[in-house]
Amino acid sequence: MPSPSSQAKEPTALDRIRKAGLRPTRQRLALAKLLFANGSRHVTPESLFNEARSKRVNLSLATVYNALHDFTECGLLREISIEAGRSYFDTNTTEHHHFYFERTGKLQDVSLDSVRITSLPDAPPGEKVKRVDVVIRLAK
Amino acid sequence: MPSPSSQAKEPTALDRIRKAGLRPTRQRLALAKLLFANGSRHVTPESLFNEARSKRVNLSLATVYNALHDFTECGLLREISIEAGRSYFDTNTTEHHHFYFERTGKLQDVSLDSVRITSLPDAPPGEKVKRVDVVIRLAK
DNA sequence: TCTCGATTTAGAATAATTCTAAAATCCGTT
DNA sequence: AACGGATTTTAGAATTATTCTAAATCGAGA
Repeated sequence: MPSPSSQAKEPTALDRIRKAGLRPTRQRLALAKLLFANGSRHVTPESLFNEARSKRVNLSLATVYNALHDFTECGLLREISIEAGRSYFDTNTTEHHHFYFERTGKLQDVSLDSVRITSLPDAPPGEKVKRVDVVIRLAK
Repeated sequence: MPSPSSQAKEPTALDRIRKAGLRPTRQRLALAKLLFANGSRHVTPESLFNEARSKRVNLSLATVYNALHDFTECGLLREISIEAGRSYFDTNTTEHHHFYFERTGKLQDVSLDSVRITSLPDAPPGEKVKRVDVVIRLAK
C-alpha cells in the first residue's frame, strides 16, 4: 500500500510551490508546510517566524517576509489589512470575509454566502472593482 | 447684519472640541479647522501635518498624532485601516463604506445605502458586532 | 561536477508611531 | 492681572514593523 488513503488529496507543499512557478527551496517548503498543513490560517510575519523557529526550522525573518510576499504574488496567499502597523496573510485565497476579534487581534473566516451583499455602487470611471473586503469587527 | 447667512450652521471647531470634552488648545483648534472646514475628508497623520505646516500652523508631528487619537476617542473622527503601515482618519463618523484607489492610495466615501447587506452571520458567543467595514478596492 | 541566476541572510536602513520628561499653556481661582 | 495645578505640547529618543543591501549560499540544468 503506497498510501494510507486513496481519497483526493490536498496538494503537497512542493506541488503548490512548483505550480506557482517558484523554486522549492528548503525555507519555502518549510513555510508552505506550516501554512498549508491543515485548514485556513491567518498569520503575521512575526507569528510565522516564531512558529518556524519553535519547530527548529532555521531561517531569518527577512526570508519569512520574502516568502509571504512571493506566495501572495503567486496567489498562494492573500494579504489582509485590518490594523495599521500589522499585516496578516490568509491561506484561504477564495473569496470570503472576516470576523476580527479586537480583544485578541485574531481573525476568523466568514463564508462568502453568510454575508449577502445585494447592491454595490458602480466603480468610478476608469476603475474596476478588484475586491470587496468585509470586516466584521467584534468587541465585548 | 451679524452674519451673511442665517441657515443652520455646521458647529465651529471650538464647538466640536468643547462638546467632546477636550481642552480647546491652539493646536487642536487649528487641526479641527482644517479637518472639518468643508465636507468629508480622509487624512493620514503625515498629510495633516504637512497641510498644517503649509498653512503656517506651528506644531509638531507628535501633536498631530495626539490630536488625531484624542479626536477619535471622542467620536470626532473614525480610524480606518486599509493598508498595513499607514493609518487613515475619516471626518465622517456616520456609518458608511469606502472605495480605495490602490493606484493613488486615496479613499472615497461610499454611502451606506449604496451597499446593501442583506445578511450577516451571528456574532460568535460572547462577542458583539461593533462595526462592519466594507472596502471596495479599485484598480485599473 | 560546474556554472549562473535565484534565494537567503545578517545587519543596516527606513518608515510609522509611540514614548519621555521638560517646557509651555490653559483656565478656574484669587 | 497674576497664581498654581493639571493638561498639553514638544523635540528628540525609542520602539516596532518592514525593506534594503550586498555578500554568501543554494538549486537546477549542462
